[in-house]
Amino acid sequence: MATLKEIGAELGLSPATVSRALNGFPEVNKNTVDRVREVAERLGYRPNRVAQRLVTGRSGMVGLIIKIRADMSADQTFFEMLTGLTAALGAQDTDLVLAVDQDDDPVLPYRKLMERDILDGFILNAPVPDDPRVAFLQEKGIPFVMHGQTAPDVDYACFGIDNAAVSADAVRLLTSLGHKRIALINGQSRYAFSVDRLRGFSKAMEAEGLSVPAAFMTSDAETETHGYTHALEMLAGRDGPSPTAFVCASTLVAAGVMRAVKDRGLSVPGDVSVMGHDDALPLTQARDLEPALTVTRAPLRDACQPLAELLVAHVKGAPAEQRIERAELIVRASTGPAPKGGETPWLST
Amino acid sequence: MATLKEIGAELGLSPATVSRALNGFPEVNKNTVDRVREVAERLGYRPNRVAQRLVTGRSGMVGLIIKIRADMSADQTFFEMLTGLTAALGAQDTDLVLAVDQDDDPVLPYRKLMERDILDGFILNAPVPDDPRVAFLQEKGIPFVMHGQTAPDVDYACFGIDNAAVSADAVRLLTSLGHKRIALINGQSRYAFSVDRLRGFSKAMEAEGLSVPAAFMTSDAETETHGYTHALEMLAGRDGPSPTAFVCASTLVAAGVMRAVKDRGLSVPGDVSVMGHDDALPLTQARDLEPALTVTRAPLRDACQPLAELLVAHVKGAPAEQRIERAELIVRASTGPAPKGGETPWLST
DNA sequence: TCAGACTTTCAAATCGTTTTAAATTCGGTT
DNA sequence: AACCGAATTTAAAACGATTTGAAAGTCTGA
Repeated sequence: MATLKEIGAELGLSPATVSRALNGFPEVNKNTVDRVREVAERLGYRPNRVAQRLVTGRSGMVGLIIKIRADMSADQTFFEMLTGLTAALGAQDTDLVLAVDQDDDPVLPYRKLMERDILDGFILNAPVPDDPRVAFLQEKGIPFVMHGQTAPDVDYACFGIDNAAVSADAVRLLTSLGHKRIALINGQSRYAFSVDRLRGFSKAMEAEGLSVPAAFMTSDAETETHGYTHALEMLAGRDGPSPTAFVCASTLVAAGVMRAVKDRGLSVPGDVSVMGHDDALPLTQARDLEPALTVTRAPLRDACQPLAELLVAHVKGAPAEQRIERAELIVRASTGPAPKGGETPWLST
Repeated sequence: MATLKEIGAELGLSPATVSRALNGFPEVNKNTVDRVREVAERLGYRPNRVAQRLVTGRSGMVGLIIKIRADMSADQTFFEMLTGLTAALGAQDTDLVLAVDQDDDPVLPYRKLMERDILDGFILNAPVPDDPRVAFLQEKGIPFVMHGQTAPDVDYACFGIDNAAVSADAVRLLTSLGHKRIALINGQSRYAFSVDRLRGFSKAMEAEGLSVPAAFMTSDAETETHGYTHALEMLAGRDGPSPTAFVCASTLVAAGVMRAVKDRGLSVPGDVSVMGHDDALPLTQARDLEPALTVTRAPLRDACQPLAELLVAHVKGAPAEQRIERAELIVRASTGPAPKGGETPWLST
């Protein structure tokens, strides 16, 4: 493996100049730069990352700790993020080190990995309100970037979508179609994104002068089955007039809801409108549902690049930056005007 | 972060002596070792791995490339291996770098990762016959360890179980119980382990003077559904007399088979015996099936430690070692004597 | 007492890069 | 001819560990 010294020897230059030439420093003679480039190319030079890391004090590795849940429902999500993150980090000359969280203490794996003293920072996901990991890492001064955020305003690096806006957008679309009774089938309530979605939903409904009984707002793991079960229950009419529209946590949940609607002998969107949020997972395409699903869309994959950039920049000393984007609203065939008889709102409780 | 120099300064020793003392070199005064240890402890010394790596020329990182399949059926397996490997490698001061294979070319991700010049070696899994990855890595002289093996005799480092023996053991148990018509519901035929299991199965049956029509030996992804579907078909009697026993690729497949047996109005093990191979995945416990499943057992988790050891040793210069172990045979409630009418073997084709 | 052997410690080199501070070259002025 | 400043380049230090070769110091036995 060629080194700076060898390239220098070949040209009668010092390693220092070669280093500068290759790193694009302005004070190097243009002619020299070309010659150095040529020789480096010919010798197949690759900088020794270990040596670079020794001198810069950074390790070039960031950690991702995955929590293995009993339900394993997060698999698709996990693989999608893993794929995107390794690619995006690789472009920044950074490697992803994985560890598995098998403990009860959410902070322990982070502590363990830091003790091994090889990581520059972490990528966190699935934030919960008052996330203990944030407190721990901030206290220790360890850089990290969060996918999502624990609260509307935070002071750490994060990237995500505006989850309150996600459900607010959905509500506005549905109310503009005349819907008054809109149900929410949300994700697990322990996660911050669910809290945000619920908040956005409630506020938007309130702004429209509408209210939603508790029975029509549920929280559960984002599976097809849960979508089906909850929707079936809500459409039974036991808790009051049935919803004419559903806002769902994910495409998968929406699929379950649509199945329930059909099993009740109703049609989408004739009798009931259904919306989902689309993370654009390759195996669960919103447009492939029948009818094609109207969604707020924010591909999970799109988050990987910004997450990698934000973290690497932060590790290199840049201030923690928050980037919250707005999910796209894509109207397809699963939403339509409220049906006859859908004009009656639920009574405010 | 404390360094060797700082510890040395504290004690009036040179970094060299401190290094030796901490690394247990014999030529250091016992008294000195104790004092060094004490100070190192007090200052919370951790060796700078990057510096270590620079001087030893090794990076201390090995790669695992995961292939994302459309069926995603390997999830549980993947998480189990990931958990075990990170732990086992961590004990050897080695980190696991993950990459995702999204390409058609099975070799490309290995080449890419080597070009980044940060890895000491690889852990490979899911070997196929004449695995192109093996050819590539051997040609480049890159150390690796294979979980399993591409053929009965290989010259690269590997750890796994004797898969031919797995089905041979199953066959011998079942024939000793009087079974003559034994079906095989195997894993996907493209994998070497399936090839080995089939070979062991065929040989053992042959040794007993029994033959199996092709219709009673299937290969498919290891899911509950596939087990169910294939068993249901085999029990329909369209292809000749039904099997009285099933040898299944996994616990999950066996669960499907048992469901099919029951749906056919038969009982396990009264009418039909069922065996599986148990990787001891936490969510799919063979003993929790009803009836408890007789299995050959080789916990996936147990492979992680040897794999880590073999690879790290190999990276450090040890010769490639092959370790093939025998799976344990655990007889539970799903196997019993062949039923009346089970004495007739299939006709040799 | 002193050579020789053994034990223990140290200075310095090394790994390959980045970076600081200093040196060199060169053309242009005065 | 001497000097200045800009443009390039270099020497050397630094990062923190390991390792080589040598140098102390200690002990043994004659």
